[in-house]
This record gives sequence, structure tokens and C-alpha cells, in this order.
Amino acid sequence: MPSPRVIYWFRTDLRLHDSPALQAALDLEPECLFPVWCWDPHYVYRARVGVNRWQFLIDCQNDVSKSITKINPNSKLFVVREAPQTVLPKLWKKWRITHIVFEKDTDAYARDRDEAVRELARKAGVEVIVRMGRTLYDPDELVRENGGKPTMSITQVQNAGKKLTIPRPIPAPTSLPDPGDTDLSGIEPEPPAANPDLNAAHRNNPDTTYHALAGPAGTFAVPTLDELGLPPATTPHRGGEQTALTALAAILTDKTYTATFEKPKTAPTAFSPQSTTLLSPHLHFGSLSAREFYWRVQDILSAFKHSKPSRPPTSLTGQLLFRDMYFGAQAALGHPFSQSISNPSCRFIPWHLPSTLDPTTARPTTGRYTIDHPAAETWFKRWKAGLTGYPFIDALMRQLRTEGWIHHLGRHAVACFLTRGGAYVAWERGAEVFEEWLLDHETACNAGNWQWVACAAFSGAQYYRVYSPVAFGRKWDAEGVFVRRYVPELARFDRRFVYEPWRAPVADQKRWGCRVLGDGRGGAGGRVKEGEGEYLVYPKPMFDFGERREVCVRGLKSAFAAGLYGADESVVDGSWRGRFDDAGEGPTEGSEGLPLGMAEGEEGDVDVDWEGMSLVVHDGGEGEEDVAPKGVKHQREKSQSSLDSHVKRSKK
DNA sequence: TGAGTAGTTGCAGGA
DNA sequence: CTCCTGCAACTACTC
Repeated sequence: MPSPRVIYWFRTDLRLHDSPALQAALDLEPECLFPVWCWDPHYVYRARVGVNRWQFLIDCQNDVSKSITKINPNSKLFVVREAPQTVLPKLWKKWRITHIVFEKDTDAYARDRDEAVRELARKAGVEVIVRMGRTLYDPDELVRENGGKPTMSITQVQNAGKKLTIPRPIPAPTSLPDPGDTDLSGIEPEPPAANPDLNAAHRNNPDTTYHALAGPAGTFAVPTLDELGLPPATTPHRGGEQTALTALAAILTDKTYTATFEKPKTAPTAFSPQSTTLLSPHLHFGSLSAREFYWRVQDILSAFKHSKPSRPPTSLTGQLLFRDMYFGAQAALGHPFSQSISNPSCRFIPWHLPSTLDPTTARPTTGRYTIDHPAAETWFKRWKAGLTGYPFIDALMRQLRTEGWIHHLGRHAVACFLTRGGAYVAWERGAEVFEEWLLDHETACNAGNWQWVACAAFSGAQYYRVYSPVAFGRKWDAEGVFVRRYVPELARFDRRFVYEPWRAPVADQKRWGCRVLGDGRGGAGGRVKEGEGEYLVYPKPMFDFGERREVCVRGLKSAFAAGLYGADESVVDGSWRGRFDDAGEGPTEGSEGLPLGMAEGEEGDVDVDWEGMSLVVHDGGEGEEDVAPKGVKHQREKSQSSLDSHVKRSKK
């Protein structure tokens, strides 16, 4: 029996600590170990990945490569620039590989990819070894213990979890075998088709990462943003296992914070520092193991005697259980989990801007949607641009775009506003924007949380509980420090008006340097001349929130009464229209409609553009300055005194 | 079984 | 600061 020659295939497990799959590779006692990353065109062109998430991925790859080299100077992360489905068989042959080892991934695309690789390995006589390390539980086992059903509530996860164990973390290896000869001569590269490129809008230059299989210098180097044709990242949040472990250690040093953490009590307006751990991007890329996080928190809880520790679901460990819940839901439902139509657990609600489905696959891979309602299209564009005219919403959207992370409750506020609490736009439109901009984008968690907030699935049923774009932010940050930081146009506004600047008298607006005018087309940082003065411009609210709230609640009420789900025949074939009357918001033109995904109408593109997209609001040589007024504390403060009925509520 | 209760994260007003 | 109520009223879970 010859000694094993092993490819360890890194994917979303960019770490050396607590990697059961890496351990399994080492347990083979291989003659040589090739740590490989396949630069997958699916991620480069077909997933929505903004520049900040690319930066985070590259950080993680460089860090894990450095860590490998530290243990064995002859080794590193070998980035091979081709699809795994085509390049791995060539590597097996060339490098005389006997085994391929990787971490299990239950994402819908990953399952398809890995199944293809397994089949190719079988044909090539290469043994495949897979271990789960991405979540607390193996999602398939969690589903099995949940009666084979998708995990749709935290109670189900907790009950199913009782029959399973969360493995203790395993230490990082202290030695790694040499890789073998990594010669690629004779291998025919197969560069991918770049079209469609869902990330084309981000690129200044064409992507060149596929020009050579082992990179421009033939060194298997991690590609750069420059090679991707992308401008520099704007996020301050950085990736890498070392960064993650340092951040985790710093958090756990504060035992009271760790043991008494209650998510709903953390402020979405805190930004320096933020009120939560910001470890989610590391969980996504695997630069931190969820199990390592879980057990290190759990051990602190066990020893904590000062006061009552928090418990799931609000505690830190509870946050990890929610992650497993979404993974379990996706593991059971597959591709339909991240879409509305054909998703059996997603309540059907006739949102505006529905996805255009690919007729052959019934999946929304077209990247397009139907503009059934022109105003909704404008609302969606303004929401994405951070120009809704509601400062709290705009601050969050600008923070999301520039930094790649916003607090969970901030995500709720903007998601509610786009869907059931304002614009009545399909949650998939919002999920696509989050996919593009979030560092921690995780298909399962993103699709799941959007369905939750939109009241389409999970615990989301109390649709009459609507986040106010004015009151919610003010509850946490009465001074508006957060809004002033991310919407600097309003930096000088009085605290009474910073969440609703359109109410400020014109004389005050002028005194504070910003006029509330128009619909945002001038963009953030636009200016207007009036008389002697020149002022910044911030848009008026794009709709009356009180009115929209009423319309949305009525729409949800009729959708709940109809009781339809995404996989119902009438939803898939379009005959659902007959079940709604015009009282509900939505495309309700009667029973004549085409199937929803193929509805007629002008088509929109997900890469919306709005002139206000330039978010950097520095102007005329003043340079960057901290826009938060000096001396303002940014703790949680409450104001109940100045609520002069923020937006009128109309009863139609 | 069916009634009662709880549900990580609403708002406004009040004690 | 916490807790309560009315608003209108959904679903899952428990016993």
C-alpha cells in the first residue's frame, strides 16, 4: 500500500485551529499534503461579492497560507485558478493523488459542486474524506433528529440538539507534511466564461485572475483585488484566523460581557466599538470555528458565579444555535430555501419587484426581476443608495455599503422598511443587496433572516409589529451620534430633528448647513444655492411611513388569510392572483396573470444605480473629520419627550 | 385535545 | 431605569 498523497481542499474553513477535516487528512499520515484552494468561477462571477468581502477572503487566504508556512516552510496555500470540477481531476493525475479531504458544506451550490467532485474522484480512484466542522451540529444530523424536516424554530433546534453532541475543539496541528512536486506542466487550463458576471459593476478593469493557472508569477499566490479588476476595499474590518483568535480572546477577557450577553439589548447604533462581537465574517470564512467559539463561551458560563448568566436564545451561544437553525433549514430544503417561489416553508406574499425565474430551473439565477410597480423600483433604488430620506435607514445602508457590516437589529430595521414595513418589495431584492455587501454573508442565514423579518417564515408572524424608521434608532441613540457619523449632511441638526429632518424649519436647516429637498437624485453630498447661501442637500422622505405601514399591514393580513406557500401549485403556476383582491398591496390585477416568475412588465436589474451611490460625503477641501459632535456620549439613551407624533398616521 | 401561553429584537404612552 | 397597557391579533409549543 503506497503512502497517501493527499490534497487538502480548503473552502469555507480557512483556519488551522479546530478543523476536523484537516485532522482527518493528517490522520492518514500522508507522504505529502497539498493545501489547495480552487479559485472557483462560481464565486468570482455568479455569486454577488462586493469588494469588501473579496478583501476579507483574501486576508483569510493569506493568513492561513502564512500559518501553514510557519509550521512547514516548504508549504503554503496553493491557489489554483480554475473551477474545482475541472482542475481537481487534472491535479490528481499530475500529482499522483490518493486522497482528497475537505470540510462538509451543506449550502445548496456546495452540495452540487461536491457531489460532482465525489463522482469524478470515484472515477479516478481517489478516496474522498469529508468531515463536518462548519457548524455546531452536522445540519443533516440536526434535520434527521428533527424528524427529517427543516429546522424552522429555535425550539426545534434545541430539541433535536439534545440527541446530538457539539464536539470539543481540536488543537491546530504542530507539524504538516511537505507538499509534493507542484509542477503543472502539461496541464491544459480551462478558463471560465466570464459572462454573465454579476460583479461586473464593481470592476474598474477586467478580471485577470484566470490568465494563468498558478497566477502571474507561477507561485500559486493568492490573487489580489487589482487582479480582480477591483478598486481598494473600504471596510475597516479585516479577515484572517489570527485576527479572529485575537478578537475572540479580547471578547472573552470580559467575562461579564460574555456571560450576560443578551442580543436584543445590544445597541444597533453603537459603532466605535460596536455592541456585538463582529465575529460573524470569521464564522463565514471559517477563520474562526463556531465550535471553538461555542465551547470557549460555554466554559466561561460554567465558571461564572457573579450573577445570572444569559441563556439561549438571547445569549452568545444562542446566536450560534440560530446559525445552525438556518443551516438546518437550508440543508433540508436545498436551492428553494433562498427563494420565495417553490420554497414550501416560505409564506407567499405578493411583494413588488418579484424575481424573474429561469424557466428551465425555476430558480432566480437570471439576476433580474419584474418592475410591477414603478414607485417600488424607485423606493428600492433609494433604499440601496441610502437616500430614502429617513436618516436612520440611510445611515445603516451607508454603513453597510462602506464597511460591510451592520448590527443585527439594524438589519432588521432596514429589512422591515424595504419589505413588510414600508416599500412592500420582495425580500429577495434585499437579500441580494446584503449578499453583495455583507462581509458575513452566509446564504442560509441571509435568506433565513430575510424570510423571518419579512414575516414569510420562521417566527415571523407578528406583522403588525413594525419597526419605525424614526423611533427605533432614537430609542437607542437619542442624540443621533450614529446618524451624524454616517449621514454627515445632518451632522449639525438639533437632536429633535436628526431622525426627521424634514420637520426642521427652513431657517434652522440653513443654519445647520443642509436643506431637506428633492428625491436624492443629486446624491449624497449634493449642494444647492439659495439666495446668499449654499447648502448640502438631504432628500425628503420617499414616502409617508405611517401610510405605508397601514398599506403593508393590510397586504400582509390578506396574504396570511390566503394561506399560500411558495411551493403551492397556484403560486408556481400564477393562478394565485385570483385569491387576492385589490385591498392587498401587490400585483393584484386579478386571475389573468402569468406565472409569477414570468410576469410581464419591464425588467429591472439587481445592480441598481442611483446617482447618490457615491457615499463619500467629503467636500471642498475640508478633509475628513469626525462628524460626531464633541462631548456627546454614545451610550444607550432614551427620549420619550420629543416625540411629536413623528409621521402622520392616516386611516383610509 | 383544546386551551393557554410564549415568542431573541414594535410603538406610544404611562406609572 | 423597569415594567405595564393597548394596539390587532399570528403560530408554535406545552400540558
